[in-house]
Amino acid sequence: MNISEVAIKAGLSVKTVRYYADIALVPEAERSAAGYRTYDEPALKKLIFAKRAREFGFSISECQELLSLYQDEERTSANVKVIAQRRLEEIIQKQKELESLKKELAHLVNSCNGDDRPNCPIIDYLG
Amino acid sequence: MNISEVAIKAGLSVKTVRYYADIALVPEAERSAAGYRTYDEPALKKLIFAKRAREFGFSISECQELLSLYQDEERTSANVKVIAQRRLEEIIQKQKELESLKKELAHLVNSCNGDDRPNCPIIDYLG
DNA sequence: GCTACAACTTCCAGTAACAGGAAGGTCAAG
DNA sequence: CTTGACCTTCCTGTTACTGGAAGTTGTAGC
Repeated sequence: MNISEVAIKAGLSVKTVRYYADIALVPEAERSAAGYRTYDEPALKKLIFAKRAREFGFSISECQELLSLYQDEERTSANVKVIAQRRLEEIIQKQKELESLKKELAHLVNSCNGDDRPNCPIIDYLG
Repeated sequence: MNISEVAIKAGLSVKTVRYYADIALVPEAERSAAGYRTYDEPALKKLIFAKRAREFGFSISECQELLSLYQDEERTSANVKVIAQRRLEEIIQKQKELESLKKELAHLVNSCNGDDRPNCPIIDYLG
């Protein structure tokens, strides 16, 4: 597979596939005689793994940890769980922040007339 | 006021105060004979406004719009409301994404034994 | 007056995770 | 043999700052 094919199959952009090798998230691809990157199934699988992990919001370095656990036959599920749980906590924390922001902002938006007069509780609140 | 005083009062870092002037979010501060930035109450108020708006998650350019509405006696609350509502929608959208992520991840975490064996539904799911 | 030392200045680099684009080489079809 | 799609590397830009170097100024104490 050339890079564009593997990118499509992994659901990533060509740029991102190159980037992931640049930062060593995945190993550098093999090259054809002309210097084109070529990919096999295991390489594709790693890209798919990275893609999914990123979708969960894991940082690149967390993806690195997860990928190495993925490839480690001797891994312990405890190690994996710790990383995932940490991410889960982050998500929950973020949800709390957003919920409180939403309440405050919704309140302001609701109390704003939204007409052609300058008086505005949103501006008042911020100022 | 010198920069560190205004920064403390606005709840920003000195770096951030300088940055906001660099990018023209707020006007450049007056200078003392020696070149030190000096701030008066109106300058402080703009910084506080910017701080609060940023806390709501408005982007710098949105803060710029809001700040100019803040200073515009002829503003209409409709214009303000549009910006705030847009941000509110973003927050709600983000909440939906996080909620679905959380459910999925929580499910995986719960079904992972977290012991010393390699078998792991989290890894299975990602791979 | 001198010496610390804190606070100020500008400028440059780095962060996260890519995306965009230029300049140039390669491959397959017609 | 040309065209156009695809590939390469390299450099810049994005967002909203933060860190740090190198040099200047203000102030307190002796």
